[in-house]
Amino acid sequence: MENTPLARKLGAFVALSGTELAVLETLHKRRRTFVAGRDLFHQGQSGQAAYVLASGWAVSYKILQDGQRQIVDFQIPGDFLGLRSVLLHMSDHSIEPITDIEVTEVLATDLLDVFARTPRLATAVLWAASRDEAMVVEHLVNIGRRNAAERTAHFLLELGARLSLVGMGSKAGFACPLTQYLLGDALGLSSVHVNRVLRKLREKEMVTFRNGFVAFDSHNRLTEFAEFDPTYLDQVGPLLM
Amino acid sequence: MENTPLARKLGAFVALSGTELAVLETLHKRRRTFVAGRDLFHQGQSGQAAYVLASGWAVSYKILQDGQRQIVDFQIPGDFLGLRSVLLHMSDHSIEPITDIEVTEVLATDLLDVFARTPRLATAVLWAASRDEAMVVEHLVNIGRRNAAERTAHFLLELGARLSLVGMGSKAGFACPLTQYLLGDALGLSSVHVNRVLRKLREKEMVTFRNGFVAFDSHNRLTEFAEFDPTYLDQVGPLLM
DNA sequence: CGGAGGGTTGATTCCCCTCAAAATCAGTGG
DNA sequence: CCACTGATTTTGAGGGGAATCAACCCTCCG
Repeated sequence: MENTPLARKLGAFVALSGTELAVLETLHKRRRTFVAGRDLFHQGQSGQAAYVLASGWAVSYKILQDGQRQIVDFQIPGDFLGLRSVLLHMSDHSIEPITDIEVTEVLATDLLDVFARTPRLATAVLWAASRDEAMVVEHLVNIGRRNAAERTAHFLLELGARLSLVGMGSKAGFACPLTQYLLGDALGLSSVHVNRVLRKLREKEMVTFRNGFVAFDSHNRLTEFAEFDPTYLDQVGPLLM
Repeated sequence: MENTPLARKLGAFVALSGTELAVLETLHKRRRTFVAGRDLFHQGQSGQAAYVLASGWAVSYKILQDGQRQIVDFQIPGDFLGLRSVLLHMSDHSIEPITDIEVTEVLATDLLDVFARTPRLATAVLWAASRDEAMVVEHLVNIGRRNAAERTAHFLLELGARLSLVGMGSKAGFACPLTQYLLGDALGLSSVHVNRVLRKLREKEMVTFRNGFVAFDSHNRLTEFAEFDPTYLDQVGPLLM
């Protein structure tokens, strides 16, 4: 099972045959690295290539005219970067590496070629995109209807669950390169308020966010507090045989 | 060009051949109607069929344990209902008709069959899904980073633009069956506050929401006020020839 | 050692929520 | 035709959650 990141990603949705794996191999010609802080691409730009994150963290966001930023999601290893931009031929958001990252590049033209020749892969990508959308929807609910503390708790639990799926976290906690500024822009809060909320959650002994590490002091109580239901993240085995 | 709703929808993304159109014909066996207020399906349910809305309005939403509701989006003629639920074999949201609606049914198994035999249609559906996701992302930005007035203005402009694309609105306005409760649940506001905001926007002579009709008193000033940029909605002709 | 980025805390302000009560309207049935 | 009901809209009063503004701290690093 020592495969490319893309094969691992899509293998979660579709049981891939040998030939399909071979086709996937041809897809990502290049492995690239990007340094933290410099945009991979910027909103308004036309997207020529998508990437699959192999290591490191990235963030996708939109900037308003007055300079405010809303973070749509953070990307962790195994996630697509800029898939929507490639499909719509235009990027409606920006992506920036939070840490130095390694990615494999997937060219738009190659992707469409592969869809035409290997329909099951198109289905797999459609599933991956649907799962991404389910996450954005949950973020919408989170920001629209939960208060700052529940919102923050829910966010940390989601991140922990996602990281656990790729072996980078557990119910005990996970290493986390995010700043409180980034948290604020993701949760629709000011960084000052994020700080206060984190203190409250720490004092209640539910979760501790310090020194680049998130520790779930009581995963159970936190889950209950945030009404966190990870169903929308679950992907139990291939859906298409 | 007198086609089924689904063919019109996907034709916006891919130039469809005669055979592809024929395949699409076989997809929706049944035309169904639903009455206002009764859920099409409910979150947690496993999705067996998706629908394409032929007439009327619907709303997709999630309910929290304490009864609060967050509306994800409203669906107008031409939109998919429950596409994500079918693909992920599980509905993470509910859908309710706002008015009496007519839909065409698309069975999950048929859809996957068609993907296997007609890859270009899979690509078209992927595009449609990506466009839906772009809208949810914009809603996230709207709720996360705009105040109540800008948020409401942005929402009405988006709705107007979408309705214009299907011939149900213009820069002058559109017929709108939404209540202020629905607006509140979509915008993450209380219905009381929505009412106050609408009054302000009316007094500023930017937009008037009354008696089931939205009138853009000054589409230009409202667009500037809300920083509305419809790029994420645009779909100028087929992307794949 | 100076500067930048990030974290922490306090004081004040304000946007929006909650609670409450009328007013309006559509539909229903006597 | 009118009384009755329920849904929706409108307006007021008061309170609270989060933003803003402003310090000060720490650590890291060139």
